Amino acid sequence: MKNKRLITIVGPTGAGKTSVSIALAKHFNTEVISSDSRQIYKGLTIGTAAVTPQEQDGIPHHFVGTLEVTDNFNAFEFEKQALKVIEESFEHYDNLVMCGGSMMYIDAVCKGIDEMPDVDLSIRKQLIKQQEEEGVDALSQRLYEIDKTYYDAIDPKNPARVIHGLEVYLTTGKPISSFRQNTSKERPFDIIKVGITLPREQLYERINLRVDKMLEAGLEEEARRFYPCRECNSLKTVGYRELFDYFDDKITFEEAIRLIKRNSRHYAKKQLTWFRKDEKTRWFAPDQESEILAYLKVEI
RNA sequence: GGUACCAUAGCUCAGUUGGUAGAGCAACGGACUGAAAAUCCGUGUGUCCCUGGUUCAAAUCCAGGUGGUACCA
Repeated sequence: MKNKRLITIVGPTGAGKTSVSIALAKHFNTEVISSDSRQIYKGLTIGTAAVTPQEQDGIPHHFVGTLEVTDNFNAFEFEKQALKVIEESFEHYDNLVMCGGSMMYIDAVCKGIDEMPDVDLSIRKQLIKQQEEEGVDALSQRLYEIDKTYYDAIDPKNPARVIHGLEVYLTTGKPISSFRQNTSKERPFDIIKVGITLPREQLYERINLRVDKMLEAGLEEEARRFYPCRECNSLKTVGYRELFDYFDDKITFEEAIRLIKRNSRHYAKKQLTWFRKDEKTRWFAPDQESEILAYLKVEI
């Protein structure tokens, strides 16, 4: 039997992954799995440039607008749910398209991540507070005493990772390193990675322009609607947090716009750094549809 | 055309009595397995407009040139 293929489209934000994914899904007469950690939330449509029903053009999309912004979600959860959908879909299709820029979500599906215990979020909250008051060094020191293996593996100046180590220990009584296997899981399907990008200058221009378009489309109003949930993880997102600062009178509107553009560019750059590491990714410009199809070895 | 002022990083500019230069913004590189659009770490990237002069030594002083700005004609 012929191998099933997960055609995985990666690349920086604003490069044009969405339209490529839909063209490919149409070509293969299949569906799209979104690997975007923000488009998965209901209502964050303008600010995340979520694929619209018009753009979808009848192609079924999974994991777009399916969660409430108050929901907690993570890469491991995504791995589980996405694999289930992928498995079911492969009963009907030979090819599936996965498209999105969330680096760790993509890796979770392609390589898997270790299962870890659920953490007590009140413990996390407490640790965050402590970090803000005492600084990260105090927490790093504690982590060092509890779990030297993990301490050596991470950047002790990075509060998110230090806190994560501590919260797992405080929740389970076991060091986080005992849960970390760091092994790659094999998948029962082929994964083929297609990168979509543009020359840096063009990419940045498109990103800046897209922010202007988002504003015209009502980003400010959308952000205002979610202001009450500004502490939710789902809203710790470029485009919203800057506007929240504006709503809080911390910065001017113009400054917020400037920062949204800059932070989007930084995000794109960070994505490129991550995606570049995977040598199996074959890179294309968003308009190279026929080249992409040729690469996927099909008749044009 | 005349006078004055200016010319330094991608941009805006700082640079003391001469000792080959540094801030902000922007940019660039990297890490990252249960927050990942998160969270961190790192990097000055320069023909100091050009040519000549003075000097041990010029971004700095002098002359000329070029370009720009303002005002006067």
